[in-house]
Amino acid sequence: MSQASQMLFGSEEPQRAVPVLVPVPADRPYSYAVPVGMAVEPGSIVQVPLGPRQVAGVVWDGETEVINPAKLREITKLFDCPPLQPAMRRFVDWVAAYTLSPPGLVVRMALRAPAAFDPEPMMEGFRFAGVSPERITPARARALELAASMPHWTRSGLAHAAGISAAVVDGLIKHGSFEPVALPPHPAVPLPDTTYGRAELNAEQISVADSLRAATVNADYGVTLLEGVTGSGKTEVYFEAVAAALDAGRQVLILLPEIALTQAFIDRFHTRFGAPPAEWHSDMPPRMREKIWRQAAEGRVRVVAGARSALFLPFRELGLVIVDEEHDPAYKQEERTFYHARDMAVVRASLEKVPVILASATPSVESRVNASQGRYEHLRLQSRYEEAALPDLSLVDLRRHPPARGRFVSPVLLTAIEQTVARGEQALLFLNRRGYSPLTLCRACGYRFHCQQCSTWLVDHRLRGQLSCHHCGHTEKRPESCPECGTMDHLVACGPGVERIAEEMLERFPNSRTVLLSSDLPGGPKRMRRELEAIADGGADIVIGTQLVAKGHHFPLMTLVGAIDADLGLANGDPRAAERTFQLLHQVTGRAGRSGRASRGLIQTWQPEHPVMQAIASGDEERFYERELAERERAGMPPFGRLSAIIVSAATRREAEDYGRALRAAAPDDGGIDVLGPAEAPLAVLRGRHRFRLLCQGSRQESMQVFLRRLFAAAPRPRGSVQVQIDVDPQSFL
DNA sequence: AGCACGCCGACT
DNA sequence: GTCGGCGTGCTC
Repeated sequence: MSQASQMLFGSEEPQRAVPVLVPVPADRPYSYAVPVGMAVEPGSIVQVPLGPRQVAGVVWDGETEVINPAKLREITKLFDCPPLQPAMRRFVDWVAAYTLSPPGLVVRMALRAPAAFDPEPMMEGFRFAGVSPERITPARARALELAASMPHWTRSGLAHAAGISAAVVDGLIKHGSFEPVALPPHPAVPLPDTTYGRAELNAEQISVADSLRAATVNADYGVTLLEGVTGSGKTEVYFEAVAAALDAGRQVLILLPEIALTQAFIDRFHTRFGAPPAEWHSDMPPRMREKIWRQAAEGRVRVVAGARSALFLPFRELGLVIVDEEHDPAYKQEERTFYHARDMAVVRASLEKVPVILASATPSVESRVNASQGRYEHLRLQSRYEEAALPDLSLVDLRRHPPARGRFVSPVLLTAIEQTVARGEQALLFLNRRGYSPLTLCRACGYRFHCQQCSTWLVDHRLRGQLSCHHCGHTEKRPESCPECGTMDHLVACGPGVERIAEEMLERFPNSRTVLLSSDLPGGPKRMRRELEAIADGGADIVIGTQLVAKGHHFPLMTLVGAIDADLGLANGDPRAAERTFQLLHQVTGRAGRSGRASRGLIQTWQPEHPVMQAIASGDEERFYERELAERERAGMPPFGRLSAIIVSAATRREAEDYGRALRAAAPDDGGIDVLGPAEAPLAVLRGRHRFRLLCQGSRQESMQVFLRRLFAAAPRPRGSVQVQIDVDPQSFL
């Protein structure tokens, strides 16, 4: 309340003040005065003055202490918008506490649709007034006949439906045959119809679908791990749980890794439910974003399929959460607020008291452990859909069958490619390395091209004529001479990237159609989609791709998959390296054999005895998971929790160092914490340095969270932005 | 996170 | 003599 109005009312009573969470890194809500006559409640979305600007915030729970009444400012406006539900507010608090980030920054993720807080404007429509105009034309007759069949119309809607021009409708409005009405805004997507395209499921699928449906109808928190090999119909099966939630009048959230948000998924959903789901991801048009946010809050949107940020949508009556490809590393957000969307989805489901389904062909080790310990229900789909058979997998020992000098494809694989192409089928060569070559060196002086900022090797991108750093994005022109000794034409590429494999295929099979797929190819997603469609239609013989070919695309003619350097990624020091490699190889070999024809997978490796290679070749996944667990146990890394990194970065380097000293003083002397300046921290994560194990003392069950809490209580966070990455399983804290 | 205030290099 | 780089501090 302003000074003037206080004098006007002459009141001695202090105004009512409420806590408001504003989207800044404050670790508690600020206090704002409630203007007389404004009815706010916890969850209300309000506009408040903050410094020089107006921001949207959320009225939070609890009482507020007004620290300095002179500073108290008034709420500017209460938005006409559904309040944030209690479960959602608890979720924000939970995520903030868990990630040790200020709640204000977490609530910001839930408010990322600025224009959505005001209601969408009503649309201008009209209805038939029962009066016919004096002059009737065929067009008018058609319009009037149609108009009477429905309660209301929009101008363009009627014109389109009647096959007449909008001018005819205008004329009828003018003559009073139609009277205007305000219509609710268009729905973002049509309502899904759960009876629309029921899939025909086999006996195994029906039994799994029944379990999922039962869990959904039960409408209480519970996690189900749905494990099904590629092509086993996982999606169709969990769609039955989606249908059950919709029939029960609840909303559904389907999380997908960003890359899997493809037209293919949308199409499958459309086929089952007669309408597409609402999409939610980072590069959506702002208008659509706002519409979906608003309609999710109002309950008008029933299903959202989205990337990890969809987790923060304000659903009104959430009934089911699905995390597809739950093992996918894209669920980890590693900037600003660090969180793992799969884990936070479990948390949200728990707070909303709804079931959650984690689906994958290759579950993460931690989910498998949760399942085996009985915290998750474990459902499996063992058989592949219809005639689709699993490919026949074998290892190619590169020591026994080495490629020719300066080449990277083994004679064994070359022969297989030749035979495949001769049969009119397709071969897929997978190599998870973009560019032409990961290292360029000078044969004259031994100089290695490296990034000035990161000291990592520069990757040769020959198609673009550039050397580029995959860590910081730095690029430079590919030089002719050595920058160290100046010698011309003595630069040599070491090791393969996909471009180099493509070159090798063009040389070896000049009459075959070779296609290169890589995320950095010119033309963007549109061109990529065209290429994928062309391949599916048989427009290529040999396809060479990075890990993007492992995800979700259906290539019916693909009967051979070759992994060029399957060991790549096993030796990079990542504690999850084996797991990641296993998942990637499993997925990419699953691309073959979906046509019912006999298919093969050949995996080139220098270490055929490695457990990952053995597991892939034998198909014995159980053994792999058991080994991986034992391995983590041996290394002192429990199956989940306490594994991984904590990266702390303060606003300035000096502050970071002061803070580091305080933290180390509070921590046991295992040196498990590293404190970095703001510029270094993200880079360090990327480079895979600074991965520390935090030794929690005591029992296995003692959580990292408890440890961190103690730590942070002992050394309060400095001002500025402190980022903490925690990579543990939140199950232990629910 | 924004945004303003404030103190040292290359320019109309 | 100024424009502007981003380091530092604040927002109820």
